[in-house]
Amino acid sequence: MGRTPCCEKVGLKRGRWTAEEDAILSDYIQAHGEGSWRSLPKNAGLMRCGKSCRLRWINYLRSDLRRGNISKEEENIIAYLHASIGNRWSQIAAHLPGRTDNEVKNYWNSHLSRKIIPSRRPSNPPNITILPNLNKRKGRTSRSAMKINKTYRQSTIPNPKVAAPHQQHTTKQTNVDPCATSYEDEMLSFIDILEPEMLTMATDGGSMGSVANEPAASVINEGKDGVKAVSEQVEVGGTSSSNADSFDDWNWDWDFDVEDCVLGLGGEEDDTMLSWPWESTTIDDDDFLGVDAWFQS
DNA sequence: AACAGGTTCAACCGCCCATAG
DNA sequence: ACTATGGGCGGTTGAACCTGT
Repeated sequence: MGRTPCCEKVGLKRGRWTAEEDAILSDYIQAHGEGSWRSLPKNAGLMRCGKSCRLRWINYLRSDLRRGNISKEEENIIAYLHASIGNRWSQIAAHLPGRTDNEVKNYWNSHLSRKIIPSRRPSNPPNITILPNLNKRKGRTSRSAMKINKTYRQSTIPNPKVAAPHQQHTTKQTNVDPCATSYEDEMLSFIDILEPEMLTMATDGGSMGSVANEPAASVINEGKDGVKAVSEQVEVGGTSSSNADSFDDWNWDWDFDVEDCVLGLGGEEDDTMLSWPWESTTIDDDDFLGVDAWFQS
């Protein structure tokens, strides 16, 4: 029944890794590949816990890691995503090639968190709909999920001094308000810079001209095991500020699903959606539109 | 130069879900 | 169906480093 223990933790070395240990670990993984962390220390001849080996490899030794200072662009992405999804460092790091969750977390704690000006936080955060999390996700899901609202209300308002990442990927002039004080403002700004044709594509088959400007109900559904799942749905419809290319004539009814990093129309789960522009998305449905390529163009 | 206080970040801790048994 | 473990996650710690006096 079950498996044998991960490690006995007796007689194992702890603390900083030496260059020699790094070399042993790197050589072993390059020869045998990742995985089987429990047996790795013994096989490689390391007096370390398997977990420690895994951490060392993932956070430091991997060849695809991007060492060095966090760039301004990366910083903006971190700030923006943190404002959206909170302390979900692995997901944030997934948007930053070569960066680890640990690195992102450290950078936030030591640099970015101080830039969030408490006085700029909105007094009335957007209504948030918390739905069951359909995504497979390991880790401390439930505990994290329960912190979502708390996190958002405490510290996740986009830094008004930090431009949204999409601003760095496009030369389009936008009406992004540098002093935006609400989550809705940020999303409206994002909506405003979307290409008209992209919106047209996105709305094919979607609900056009849907009812907007209705107060979004705040709903909290208990997910599996009574744990609040982490999808947030923020209704930002109908009030989009305009620029020359925006859709003043439409009554957009936008839903933003933070969990899936998608922007949706009409409030229906299966309605058309747009991905985060900086997210690599496999388009497997005509109703979905990856836009990262557009921003890179 | 010496010290104190602040900052950074690698590493550890403990929790959680998926899954082997 | 149930238990124990592997792997992954966010939170925390503390040594090393930095900065000001």
